[in-house]
Amino acid sequence: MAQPKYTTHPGMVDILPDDVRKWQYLENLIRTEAEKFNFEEIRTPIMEQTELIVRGLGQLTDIVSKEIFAFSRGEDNYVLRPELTAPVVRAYVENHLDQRGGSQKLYYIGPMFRAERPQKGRQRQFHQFGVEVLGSSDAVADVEVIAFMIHIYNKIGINNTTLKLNSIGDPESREKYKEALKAHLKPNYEKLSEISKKRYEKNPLRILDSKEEEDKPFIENAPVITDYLNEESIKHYSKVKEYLTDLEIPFEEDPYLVRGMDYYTQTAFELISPDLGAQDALAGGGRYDLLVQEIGGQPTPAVGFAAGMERLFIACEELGIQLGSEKVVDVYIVTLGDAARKWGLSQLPKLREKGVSATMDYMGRSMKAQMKDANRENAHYAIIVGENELTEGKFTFRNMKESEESSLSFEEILEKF
RNA sequence: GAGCUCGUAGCUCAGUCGGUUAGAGCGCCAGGUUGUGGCCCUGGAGGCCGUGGGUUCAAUUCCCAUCGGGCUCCCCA
Repeated sequence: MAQPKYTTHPGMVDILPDDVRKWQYLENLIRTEAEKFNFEEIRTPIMEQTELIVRGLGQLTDIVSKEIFAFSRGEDNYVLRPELTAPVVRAYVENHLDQRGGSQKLYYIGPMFRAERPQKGRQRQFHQFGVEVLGSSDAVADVEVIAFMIHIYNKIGINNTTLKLNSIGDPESREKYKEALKAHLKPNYEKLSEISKKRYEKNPLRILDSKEEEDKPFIENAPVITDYLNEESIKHYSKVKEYLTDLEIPFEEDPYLVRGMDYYTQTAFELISPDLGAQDALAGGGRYDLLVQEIGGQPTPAVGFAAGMERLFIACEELGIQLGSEKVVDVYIVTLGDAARKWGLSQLPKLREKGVSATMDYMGRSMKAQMKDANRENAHYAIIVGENELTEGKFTFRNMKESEESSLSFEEILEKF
């Protein structure tokens, strides 16, 4: 097929009406369930200052170093948001949300942008929902965040997921661990993959994430961070595990789970699905106790997660889960002739006033074509109006599904709803 | 940044060992039913066979390049 003159950018897709219904279903579900947890929605701009993202996520992260869409205009630097934790924290600080008292429980839904090579479960514009709890260092917050995340998937019927859990401790613990890890790898430095060699100095923790065959033997018997946690961190981590167990939320400890952003501290987690293929992370998150301060606010502990909506839909497809319902319309007015069209046009508002969805033919087509259209639109009822009906004031009211019709005045038809 | 793979109608896909007007199913439009949809029957519209170049008497078919899609590595949602 010939390529159209104008297309979306790679990795950016149109969401067409048939698909939008499932998006709306998911969005409604998220909002409804978030309200049950007493989370409040926050909406921030699509673009942020580049510096916020660079400082917030970390200069050396993959996202910042190669995946951000950034441009400048005059003096200002703009970046399309690649995630929402840093922007939400920015909004928290900028708008003094701490002054509302207590911990802030926020949720969001919206598009994110990363300049990656598109593939299954990975787009350049994609959508996330997530929550951020700011102001609490208590493990209760970690666990509520995780519980909400799992809750959404369970509501939808995606149950075959694995919650991976780890603690990467506070900076002090992590420094100690980094040194131990480097000491462990040093004798075999030359045997490491090229990527891992690069990470060795900059961010040795990421070597643990490596999928290169040659790295595996050294990763397998590497020291684990949980052995280097200080007392504070150990205490927090065990509380998280204790509460998860209380809630009967199963988890799998993965001492090598390292998340992509620099801002994480303590708890780190990912929700993995076997239905996704290469990109198997449905959602991920953790604690980020230093980010608020890093961005210029008062020291404020926080925890949150982000979930990929497209990936959720992929999992649904694999599992045969249908989200949202068929498109329908209550009434289709079939008109014959100009007078009937004029009449139909003026009755539509009366139906809609009653909360009845209603439409009519816009193309001046034959009755047969209009009936066909009504069928295609899944109209529950057709009101058929021609010259006879207009003079008598009685209209043919047809139940499309039952194929039954009666002759009624328009007032009588309105009574039916 | 690298690798693999695929580009024929709106969609899913046949086909041409190089040779007159390129096919099917679904969808769309119309007729059969001059005021009744879904089922059925009939007909119609809709393709520079992704684009450019090469080889050839002749290319949608073979070769090269390019563009686009999909998948994969890295990493993440």
